[in-house]
Amino acid sequence: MPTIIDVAREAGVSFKTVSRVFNGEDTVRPVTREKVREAARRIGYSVNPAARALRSKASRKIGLLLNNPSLSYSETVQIGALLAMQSEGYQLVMLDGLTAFHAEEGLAGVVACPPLANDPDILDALGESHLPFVRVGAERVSQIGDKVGIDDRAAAREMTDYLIKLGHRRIGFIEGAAIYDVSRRRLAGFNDAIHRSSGAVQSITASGDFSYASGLLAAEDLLSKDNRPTAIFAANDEMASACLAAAYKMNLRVPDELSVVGFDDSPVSRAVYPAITTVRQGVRDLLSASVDILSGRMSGDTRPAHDIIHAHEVIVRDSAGPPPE
Amino acid sequence: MPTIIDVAREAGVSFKTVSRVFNGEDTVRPVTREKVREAARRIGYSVNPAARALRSKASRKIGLLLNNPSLSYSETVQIGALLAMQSEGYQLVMLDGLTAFHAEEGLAGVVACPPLANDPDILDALGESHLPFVRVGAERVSQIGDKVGIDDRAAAREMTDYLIKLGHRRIGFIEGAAIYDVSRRRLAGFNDAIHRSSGAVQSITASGDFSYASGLLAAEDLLSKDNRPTAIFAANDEMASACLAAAYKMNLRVPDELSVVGFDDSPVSRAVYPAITTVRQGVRDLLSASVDILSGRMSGDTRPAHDIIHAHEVIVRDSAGPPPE
DNA sequence: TTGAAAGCGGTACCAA
DNA sequence: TTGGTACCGCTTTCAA
Repeated sequence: MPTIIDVAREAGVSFKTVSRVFNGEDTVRPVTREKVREAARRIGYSVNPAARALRSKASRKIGLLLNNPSLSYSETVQIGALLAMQSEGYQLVMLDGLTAFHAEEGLAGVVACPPLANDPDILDALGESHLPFVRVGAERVSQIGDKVGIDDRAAAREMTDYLIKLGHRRIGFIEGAAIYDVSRRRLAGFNDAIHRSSGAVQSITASGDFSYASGLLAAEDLLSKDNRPTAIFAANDEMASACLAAAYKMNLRVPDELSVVGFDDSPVSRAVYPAITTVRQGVRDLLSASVDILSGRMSGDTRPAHDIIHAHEVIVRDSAGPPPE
Repeated sequence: MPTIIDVAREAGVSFKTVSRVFNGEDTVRPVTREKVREAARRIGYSVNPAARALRSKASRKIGLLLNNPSLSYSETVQIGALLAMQSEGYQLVMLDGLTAFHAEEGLAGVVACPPLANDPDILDALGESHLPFVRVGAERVSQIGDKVGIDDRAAAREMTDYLIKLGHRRIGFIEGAAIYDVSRRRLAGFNDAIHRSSGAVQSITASGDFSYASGLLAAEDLLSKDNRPTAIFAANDEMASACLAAAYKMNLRVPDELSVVGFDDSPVSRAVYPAITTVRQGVRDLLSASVDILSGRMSGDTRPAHDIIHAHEVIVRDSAGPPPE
C-alpha cells in the first residue's frame, strides 16, 4: 500500500502538499494539485482512514436523513450506507428529520433520502449549513447539492412495455403517494408506454400511497370493474403484494388469470407467493455512490453538482405472464 | 479520552503492559492483569480502534456466516452487525457457507446465524479453525463457542397466553421448518401454554417451513376445518402475513373474525394490513452483544463459554383481538 | 515477565 | 504556496 510519501516522491513535491491536496485545502496551485492527483492515480494510492481518523480533529460523521415509512426500503438504505462507510472509515448517524439534523453537531456531510430529500425545509437547512450533501432518488428541484438516483420514468416505461409485450391490452396502474417525486415519474413512465401503443393498450389508474392497505383498496377497485385489467403495475412492491392478496380473495390465479408487477425489488417481493416481477434500483450502489461523492466533496472536489443516474433492471420472477385469452 | 498511558500511570505499570493486557497476551501475570483491568475501568478507558488499526498487522475482519432465506431477517442481522462493528472499527465480511468460510483468509472471528449456526460441518470447521466465534439464536448443541439468543420457548408461551387471555379457546399453530431449532422451541412454548390450560384450550397444529407459500397452505388447511380456530399463531411473520391473505380470501375479517399473530417483528409485519401482533427478538441487540463477546475473546477473555439470553417482547398491534362470540 | 524505542500513515502548527 | 517538525494512540521489535 502506497503512502503519501510515495505519492510525494512520484509527484516531486513534499508529502505535506499531498496531504493538502487530499484534504481539499485551497492553498495548493491547480497545477500542483493535478500533478499530485495524477501521481496518486498512477501508483494506486488511497488515503488510510485509520491514520486520518487517528490524527485528525475533523469529523468523520455522516448524517443519513431517512424517515421513509417503508421499513424494507429504510433497511436497505441503511445497509448500503453502512457498507459504503465502513470501508472509508466514516461513522453513520441516523437523522429522522429537521430537529435531529439541527441537534447533531459536528457533521461532515449528509445523505438525504426521500421523502426528506425533497422537503423544502430540509433543503433550506442543508443549504444554510454549507455542508456537502447528496440527495438520493430525488428530483433536481434545487441547484444545491449532488444527486444520485435512477431513471424512474424509463424504468416504469420498460416494465409497462414488458407487460405489453406479454400481450396485455388492458393494464392497471396503482400510483404512489403524491409527496414523492418518484410517484409522478413512475406514472409518467407508465403513460409513456401506453401512449406509444397509440390506442392499442388501455390503461386504468388507481390511486395509492405506497402502503399495503392502499394497495388492497386500489386493487379491489381495479378488479371489480366490469372490464377489469389483465395486469396490474403497482408503483411499489408493498402495493403489489396487496394486489396478490386481492387476487387471492377473488380467486384469480396469479399469473394465469392476472399478472402483477411491482417496483423496488424489496424483500417483500421475494417473501410472497408467487414471487413478484419487479424493478431493481440497486439501492446499495446508490448509497455507495453517494458516499463516494461526499467523500470527494469533503476532500475538496469543487466541480459543479453531480447528477448521477444509475442503471435499473427489470427482474422477471413469477407474478406476470401472458393474459388469459 | 484516556489513553493507555493514563491507564499505565493509574495502575503503576508501563504502558506496554497495558497494551499486552488488552491484547490478551498471556505473558502478563494474573495479578498485574487484574490491576490493569481495574485501573482501566476506573478511569473509563477503552481502546482507540483507529490507532490500533493503524499500527496493528492483526486482522480486524469479522466473518458473518449468514444464508438465511428470509431476506428481512438477513438484512436486520446485517444492519445489526454493521452497526456494532463500525463503532469498534471492525470490518464485516459476508460468508454464505462453508466454502466461503474456507476461502476467506485472515479472519479474526466469526458470527454464525441460523441455520448455519447449527450446521455440524460449520461447527466442525469453526472448532478446527480455533477462531473465536459466536452463534446467534442457536441451540447449545456444542460445547465450543459462545452463544447469544432469546428464550424462544418462553416467548412463544407468552404469545399463546396472550391469545388465551383474549378469550380464544381454539388456537391454531403453524410450525416452522424442522431444520431450525427455533421451530421446535417455539412449538414447545405453544404447547406449554396449551397444556397449562388443562384442557380448556384446544390446539391444532399445521406444518410450515417459514415461507409465505407454506403459510398459505397451512392457513387454508386450518381455516377449512369444520371447527376452525379463532386464532392462528404462525411461527414467523411471513407465514402470519400469508394467514392474512388466506383470511382475506375467505372473507374473514381480521381481527374481528380471526386473530393472527406472528413472530420476529420483521418489516413485513408492519408492511401488511392489519399490522401483525408479533414477538420482537431485538436482532440488533443480539448482534451487538455478539460483537462485544468476540471483541473480548480477541483481547484475551478466556472465561468459559458465554450463553447470553436476551429479553424478548410481545408487540401488540392490530391483528389480534377477542374471538367472535 | 516487563520496559524502552521506533514507527504505522496521516494531520496540526508554525516557519519559510 | 510550500515545507518541516511534532505527534495522534497504539503495536512491534528488541533489550533488560
